[in-house]
This record gives sequence, C-alpha cells and structure tokens, in this order.
Amino acid sequence: MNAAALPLADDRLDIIFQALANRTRRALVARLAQGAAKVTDLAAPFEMSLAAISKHLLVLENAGMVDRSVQGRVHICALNTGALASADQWLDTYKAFWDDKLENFAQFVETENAQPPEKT
Amino acid sequence: MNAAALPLADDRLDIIFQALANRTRRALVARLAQGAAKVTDLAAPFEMSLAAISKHLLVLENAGMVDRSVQGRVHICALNTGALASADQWLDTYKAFWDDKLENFAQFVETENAQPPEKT
DNA sequence: TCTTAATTCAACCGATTGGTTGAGTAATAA
DNA sequence: TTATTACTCAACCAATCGGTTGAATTAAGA
Repeated sequence: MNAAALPLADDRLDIIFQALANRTRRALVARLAQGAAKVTDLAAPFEMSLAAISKHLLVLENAGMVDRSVQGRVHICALNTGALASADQWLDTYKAFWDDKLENFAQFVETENAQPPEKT
Repeated sequence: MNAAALPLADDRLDIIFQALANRTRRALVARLAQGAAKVTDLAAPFEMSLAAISKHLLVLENAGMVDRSVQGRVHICALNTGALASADQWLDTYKAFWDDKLENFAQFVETENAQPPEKT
C-alpha cells in the first residue's frame, strides 16, 4: 500500500517544503496530478519563460516530487507522490499533537502567570 | 471545532510552506507542540544567536503558526494550529487524489487555476 | 541537407534568506 | 539606583531564489 514511511531526514524535508513554497511549483504539482505531461505543455499556462519553468521542474525533481522520462527531444514529467507523502507525514505528526494536547493559548498564559517560572 | 477550511490563497501558502522549509523552524514547531514556551527557553537548544531564533519565531508568527503573548519582558510563544492545518489541507488534497484516484480531483482542478485538459 | 522544435545551460540581475554583531529598550532584581 | 535579564532592532554579509536573455544541444521534419 503505502511504501513511503522513511526516516524523513531534516535536509530532505527542507528541500521538500522549499519546493512547495512557491505557487508556480504547486500549480505544476496540481497540473501533474492530472497526469504526466511534457515540459512545453506544462509551461504553456504560465506567463514566464520556458527556462523558468524548466528550473522549477528541476527543483521539483530534486525534491523527489517529479520523475522525468526523456523520449527523443521531449521530456515527460510525472508526479511522484512519495515526497508529498513525506511532507504530509511530518504535518500529520503535529496534527496528532494539537488535536490531542494543545488547548487554549489564553488558558496556558493564565497558568503560567499563576505559576512563576523557575530561575535560571 | 475545526476553523481551517479557508480558501488557501496562494500567497498565504507560499508563506506557510516557506516557514516550514527550515529545520530550525520545524524544530521550534516540534518544541512548541509540547507546550508554549518563552523565547529564551526556545532558543536554548540551538547553537545560534538569540537574535536568529527571534527572527525564526517572527517568520513563524507571520505565517500564522505561532501566537505571542508579552508578559513584562517575557514573550511567550504558542503554536497556532490553523496555518499548519492549511498546509496539511493542501497536501491532503493530493493525498486524496493518489489514494482514491480522481474522485474529488476534477472539482479541485476547476477551483484552482489549472487549465482544462487539452490532450490525451 | 537545412530548418525548426524541445529543452537545457550559462551568465546575469535584484530580492530574499539565514545568519552575525552590536546597540537599544524595557522589565525585573539587587 | 544600578545591574542584569529578555528580547528586538538595525546594519551588514554571503548564499540562495526566481526570474531574465541568449546561446548550445539534440531530435524531428521538410
């Protein structure tokens, strides 16, 4: 079923979240979720140069989100969901925390106020 | 109550994922998931300056992940789950896609700025 | 062949990032 | 009052980011 339960090294997560931190790249992910596509078609909806899209695809590829198959002069890109799953997994860890544990910030502040912190 | 069903504007997601794209900030999130803390305590485990941590906390705050309460000279930071939920929600969209095939996905594609499918 | 299409590469640019240090500002402690 | 603590602010720096343009590469079509 789900084969992506890897250790999630920090530098790997850096690269994955960084790749997601750009709307053009997220739009490319959205597009690729519909199916594989060649670079020119991926670039078509955007108002930036093909070279810029090429760079964005490289970022996604380095993050492990996109696989590339070169057929002649055409590069076909496809989504690889493993990296996305890793990011999702990281977030899910903390979702579990806050669903269960975290309550009201104001409540904490009151508690902290009534109970002075220890000296350093 | 889950208040995180917002429209997920692109620039907002840019900021959220960018905030997560740094291991120090993710470590701060991890630390804050265990409970609120003051800035000095948050900075203690790291081998960088307090000013650097202060900046990281500002990034998390601007991303909506951290709330701050100033009590005297002490700033108490607490995790705000809304922004993390937004990132999770974005990823969940794709998780839903790759888990269940394109059930809800065509719907999503229309909402986003992705172009209609053009070729097979 | 000669031309065109698909894509990357390389150099460049301004803006941003992630860190530093030192000074500034308040609140608490002595 | 004077120090000390908690933290931010401001200036600076090197590295990276996101884009550009123009040239290079390679494949396909005429």
